[in-house]
Amino acid sequence: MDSLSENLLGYSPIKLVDLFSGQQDEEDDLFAAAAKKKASKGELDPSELPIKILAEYAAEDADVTLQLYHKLIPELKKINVLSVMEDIESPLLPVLVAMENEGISLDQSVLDEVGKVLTEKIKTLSKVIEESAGRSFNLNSPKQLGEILFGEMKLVEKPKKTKTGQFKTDEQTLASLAPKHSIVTNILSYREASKLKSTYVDALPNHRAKHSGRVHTHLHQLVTSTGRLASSDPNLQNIPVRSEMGRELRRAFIPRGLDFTLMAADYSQVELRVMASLSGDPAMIKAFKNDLDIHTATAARVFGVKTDEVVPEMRRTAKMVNFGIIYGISAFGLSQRLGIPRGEASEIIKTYFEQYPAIHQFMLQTTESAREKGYTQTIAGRRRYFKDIKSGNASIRANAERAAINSPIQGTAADMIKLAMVKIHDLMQGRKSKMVLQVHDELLFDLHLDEQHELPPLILEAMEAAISLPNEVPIKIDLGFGDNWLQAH
DNA sequence: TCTCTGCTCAC
DNA sequence: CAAGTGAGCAGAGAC
Repeated sequence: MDSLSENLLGYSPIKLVDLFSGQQDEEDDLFAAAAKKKASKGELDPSELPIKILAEYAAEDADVTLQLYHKLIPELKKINVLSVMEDIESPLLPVLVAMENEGISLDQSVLDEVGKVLTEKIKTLSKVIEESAGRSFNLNSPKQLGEILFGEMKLVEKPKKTKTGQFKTDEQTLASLAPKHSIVTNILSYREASKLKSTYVDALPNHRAKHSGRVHTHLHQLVTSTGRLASSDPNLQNIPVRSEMGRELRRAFIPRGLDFTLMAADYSQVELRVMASLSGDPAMIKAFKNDLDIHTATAARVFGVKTDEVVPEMRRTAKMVNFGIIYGISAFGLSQRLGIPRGEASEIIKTYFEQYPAIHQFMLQTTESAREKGYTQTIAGRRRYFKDIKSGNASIRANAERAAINSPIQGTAADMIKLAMVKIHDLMQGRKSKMVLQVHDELLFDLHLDEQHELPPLILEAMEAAISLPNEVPIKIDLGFGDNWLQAH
């Protein structure tokens, strides 16, 4: 089923023609024409929901879009999803339009600087790699690389293959081969530099708008199956931060003027808090109430040691398990990621469920309920349907079950930040500061210096209070300020 | 020009 | 089989 109908409606799509038939006024004609155009270009199934077109149409004309939304409300009332629609998505639309129109400033000199380093690195590595390979080839082609490494150099006896029969050369595979030959490490470095240059350094400047000099991403309200936003052209929700070199790119995102600073406001461990709340697990809730480092607290429980005896390795493992749980863990998956035998991974998961029994219950109940009702829902009532939840194919069914576990967690976090955005947009009316970006659990602001004392506490309060989590699970926000996005963290 | 594949970036 | 949600790049091949 279409992700949009899963999100907002939870029933078979309304047909455009049904919804607007017999209506004659101007907006509808305009709207129908836009929809027809999209349909004729093959961009849209004519039977898809009108809301999807509305969202795309929104960027072009917010006023018309809002009027059309109001016409949809009677339809939505029939299917009892009004709160998500009326309280979250509809008021969020103008907020997103405003954010897109504001955009975010880029410091080209930072991109040039990083680009220079990357170009040099790519040049040097290309040379070294081709020397190791004994011939020249296209380093950007996984196919050619696979033939070199496994067909010609024969680095391993039984190379892994992709589903199309090509040699596998992804990061995980190559990392395991690093001890075999220096070429492998060099290829990984090349890949990193090449990715950073093509996707960010080279692409971002092309997205600067002439009229503003800023970058205006598109924030898609209705494309994900869980209720999150998506960002494109450019995607500003995947700007690097994990690797040292990639992180430097965040210095290119700057305030819009001398009187401004950037402020980042992050929900701390929001998905784990949501899971603690939805499951009602006493131990995990207690950890959050005591403002403990959740991964350290988990490590102490799983490994049966005191908090101050938790070593980094234990915390790292616990962190993997915590995230794994949110994603619908398997012993195999955990063993792969931790590089440990499957039996050990299995033991860790077993202990985890003994320590957090309500979380285990939550997972069982969520999949059971998804089987019975066909859907799961978030705290705000946002639904997602799972057509494969009863599939006879165990693998397909397991996929649906993992998604069913994850959706109310990820989706509730999405409800929360979306509601916060609506409140914040309201309280910022008539002020100089602007909300410029959302990255799932983070909001980024151009904060005017005149407002740097009064505004942050109001934003903090709006984020904390957006949704009160059941079972008294506290919400925590981290604030950061700086002359660029990196510093603001 | 379009679509698919493989890969990698984020939360 | 084997961890949830996205977007974008280059290569490869169809049209």
